[in-house]
Amino acid sequence: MALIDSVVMRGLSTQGVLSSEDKALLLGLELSPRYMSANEVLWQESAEADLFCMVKEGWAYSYRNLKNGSKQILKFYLPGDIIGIRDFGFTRRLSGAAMINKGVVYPFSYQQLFELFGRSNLAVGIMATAMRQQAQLSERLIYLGKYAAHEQLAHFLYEIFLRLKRINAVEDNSFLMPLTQELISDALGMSPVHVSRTFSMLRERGLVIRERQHVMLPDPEALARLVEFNDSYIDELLPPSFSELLRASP
Amino acid sequence: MALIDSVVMRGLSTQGVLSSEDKALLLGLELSPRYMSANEVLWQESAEADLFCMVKEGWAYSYRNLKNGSKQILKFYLPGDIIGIRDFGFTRRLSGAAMINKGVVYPFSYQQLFELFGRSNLAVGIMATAMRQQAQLSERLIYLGKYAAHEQLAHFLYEIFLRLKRINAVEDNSFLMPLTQELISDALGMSPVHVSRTFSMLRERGLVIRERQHVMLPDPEALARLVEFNDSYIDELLPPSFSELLRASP
DNA sequence: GGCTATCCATAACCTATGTTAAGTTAGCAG
DNA sequence: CTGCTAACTTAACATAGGTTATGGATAGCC
Repeated sequence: MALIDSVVMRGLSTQGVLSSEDKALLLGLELSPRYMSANEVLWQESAEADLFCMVKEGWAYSYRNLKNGSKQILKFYLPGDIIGIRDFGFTRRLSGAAMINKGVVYPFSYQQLFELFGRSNLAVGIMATAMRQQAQLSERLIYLGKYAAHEQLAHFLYEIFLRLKRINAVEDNSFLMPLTQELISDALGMSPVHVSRTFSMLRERGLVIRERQHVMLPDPEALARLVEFNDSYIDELLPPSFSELLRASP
Repeated sequence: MALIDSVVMRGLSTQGVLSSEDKALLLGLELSPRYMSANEVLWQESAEADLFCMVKEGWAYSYRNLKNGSKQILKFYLPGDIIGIRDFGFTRRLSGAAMINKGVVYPFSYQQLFELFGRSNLAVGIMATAMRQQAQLSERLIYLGKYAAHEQLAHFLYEIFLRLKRINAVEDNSFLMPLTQELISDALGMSPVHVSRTFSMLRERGLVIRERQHVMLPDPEALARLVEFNDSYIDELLPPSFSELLRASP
């Protein structure tokens, strides 16, 4: 079993894009099988992220346990899929992963991927950027699935708050948000009317003050607690291990 | 303005991971500003995908217009964010993108990214794999947001059907799906009871026959029409242009 | 064979959110 | 200033989907 069995690699291969060295690299990866039983956990949420798994047999899924006791499944993985790309560029797993039925997976390390990437630290950076975007998307998915409107909106506002803070666009817990309630409703998948209702509710609770485009969060921490915000996915730094791995690459 | 202003690159840079050549490459990218007015469209859904945009000033968003007349916003972009990574590895845009207020963006081409990636065709492949995953996530987000339960479930089943077909795990429009209704409910963000109700409804309409783990779609096309399935995001081939770009790389 | 635990179907009832509509406010053009 | 429009608020009503509960079917196990 080689990484080249994964679907996109197969595409690259059949289109003649991969050089013979490329193919040799992929085929020589020495992937060794790991036999999994049904329901066996590949990794837990927040575990250290240091490897991928290519699914050879069986189905798996990635998931997040939610504070309200339920869980949100992010994706089902079928044979040929790669689990764990989502966490590339993060120190810890953003979601857990487990088998559904019994099967076989081929783990390979981030280290091995670095080697494939060769000299291109830039490629790693671009990739990490892309994965950050995916992480934000996943978080939204989670909130769309199982949380009430006021939690969704609170989460949305707090995320914007953090992202703006990173670029120094927040002052005194206030920022400019050039969005109409209609745009917000299209993003959160709720009706414009309900966005308004929900803003009113958050205002009454003293969590959000909004005057047209000016938004103020009097107590951002309270808002974060309300949604149990896990800000690791916004985090801008790459894992410390990356520095070593990158310098170690040929 | 250089790509290095993008957040992750800044991280890589401050951690000393980027070599001086890397930095020179990034700084020398000759990004030229494009001044955008409010509501100006960067690209339409299904347009040819050949460039990214780094946002310098203003807010933007990516979106999909839905058959029911509404639209789903996938993401808001703030200054420093890169728009269009999502479509890397696809021939056409999976979502449109537009400015919210006026601003400035720096476009750069996939070609330029290829050069950054250097010799590593493999890196391109891995990246494309990751972007395919993100695309699947986006599709689910869209369905979670604005569609009724029976449309969500139909979409879910049809996606599984296509993915299994690619790996030859479908025979006579039947396949094995080792999922309980509870797992499906955790994926779709609805209650297990409603998953059952919805299966019953699809069965009555003659669209899905399900006997424990055995699923049959008597008329897959009818199901696809019901959800207006756009299968380009499942497509396994990379754009033809990739072959040329990759071979052209130094 | 019978026992037990899952998984699933259906029903009755409840609630969050959608829909429609009417009214208020702020900004902007003339 | 006057009037117009877009953005927002609030209210009244409708409904999709959540919740709780019950019973039936199937698979595994002794």
